[in-house]
Amino acid sequence: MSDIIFSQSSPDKPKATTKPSISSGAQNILAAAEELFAQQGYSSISINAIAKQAGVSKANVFHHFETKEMLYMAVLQNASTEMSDLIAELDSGNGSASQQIGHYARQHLQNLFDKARVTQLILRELQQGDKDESFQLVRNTLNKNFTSIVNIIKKFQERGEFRQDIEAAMIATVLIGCNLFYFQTHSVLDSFPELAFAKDPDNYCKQLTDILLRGIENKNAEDRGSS
Amino acid sequence: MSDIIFSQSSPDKPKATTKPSISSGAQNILAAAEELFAQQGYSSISINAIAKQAGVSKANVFHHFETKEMLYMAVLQNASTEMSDLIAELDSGNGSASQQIGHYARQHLQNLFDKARVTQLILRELQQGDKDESFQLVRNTLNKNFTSIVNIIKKFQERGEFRQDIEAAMIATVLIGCNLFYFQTHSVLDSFPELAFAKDPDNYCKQLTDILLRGIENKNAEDRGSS
DNA sequence: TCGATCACTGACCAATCGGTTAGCCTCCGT
DNA sequence: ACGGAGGCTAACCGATTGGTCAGTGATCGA
Repeated sequence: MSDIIFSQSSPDKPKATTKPSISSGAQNILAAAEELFAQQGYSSISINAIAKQAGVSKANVFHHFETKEMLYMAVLQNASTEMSDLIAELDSGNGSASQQIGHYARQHLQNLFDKARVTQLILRELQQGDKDESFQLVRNTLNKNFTSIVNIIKKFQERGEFRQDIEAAMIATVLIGCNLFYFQTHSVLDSFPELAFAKDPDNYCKQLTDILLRGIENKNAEDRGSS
Repeated sequence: MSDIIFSQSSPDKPKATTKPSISSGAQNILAAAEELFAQQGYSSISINAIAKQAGVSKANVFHHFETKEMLYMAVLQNASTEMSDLIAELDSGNGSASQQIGHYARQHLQNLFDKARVTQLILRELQQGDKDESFQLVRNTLNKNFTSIVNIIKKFQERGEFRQDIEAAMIATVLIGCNLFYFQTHSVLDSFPELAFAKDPDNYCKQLTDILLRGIENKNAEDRGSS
């Protein structure tokens, strides 16, 4: 119900990224598999379930994909590039450093929710990271995610707008980590009455940016020097 | 290899928490199930695998636990109380507000690594949160986690040491979120050469606390050339 | 128009799944 | 010494799993 808040920012634009090389039959299967794998995980989902969801026979699934695992890898590959494309499109606006970070954080979070299935798939892989090939995919996606934001931060560090005694990568970790954590737990957090921001990603993002930029320490109080 | 860094802080103390009411046979099965479920998830693990790991027959597993799902719930219940106990024991030391937050963050992170299997189980549940009963368990554990740290933060807010225009729950979210994210991705982050802190939780925690307290913005006005 | 290729299907397969049953063995109170 | 209870097992069950195979029908270049 309250999920409507998290829905698409831009409804649907005709994407040119859909590969025409893949038959529509295979596309249906991929889409069904993506949804189910994202919801339930690899081993909870049977080929039968995927076939049913795609409206085809089980044998047809194996006609397009050699094994269940290769289907999963194809889904993951799709998800990975989809996410990478989204990251590449991220812009941080052109306001002040503070505004740009805030803008970036909000856009990043919106991406996670817009592509919830993709995010879930990657999150799932992140959690075990034992498989060789899939690990590389997730690793690359996360790396792009990192590099994208690290570059922005470094720019501001060089300009002297951000502190230089903190690793840019550390700042990126905090931002991405918090956003992913919020994505993955907002439904649970939702059930804690105290957390106003659980239902309101805008509010969450605003406060996160505030903390990130200015810290939680009260600077007005005459603070005895730390350490 | 580098995992040794994350190992137990205090090797092993004779815990009184082990329930003597449960037979050792059932305990073995529980332990095996906990390990396997944490590593691979619910549906990837067969009762056969658990029985083999525990060194008993499959039928014996069903002798102690009615169904696979009830075994899983027992494992989750165990994990939940174990984590709750750990949270209850958390102290934030008795230094300055900054020191206490840093201390708490470090201890919290250490807990996650010390009880890695438990953490993984809870993280897994957090990710789907569809099951009724298990959802409640995870929700409670996370709630305790939150309340524990929120109280500390509120204390400092009332004392005027922390800003009061930020929700305490939001600060707690950042801290817990970052720690969980670090726990769950440090092995992936590890493969990014730039991230020095990926292998060094102490360093990570220090920087996180620094950001959390003081923010990343460069405030030129303040001199107090410390750090 | 032919024949080859293609997407697609129902029927089938061995293996494994969660779960049951009958019975063995050991311990323990009487 | 005995008998019941409980920990434990091998053998078994129907259902489902990932995967195969032979065949059907439509499409399309020659």
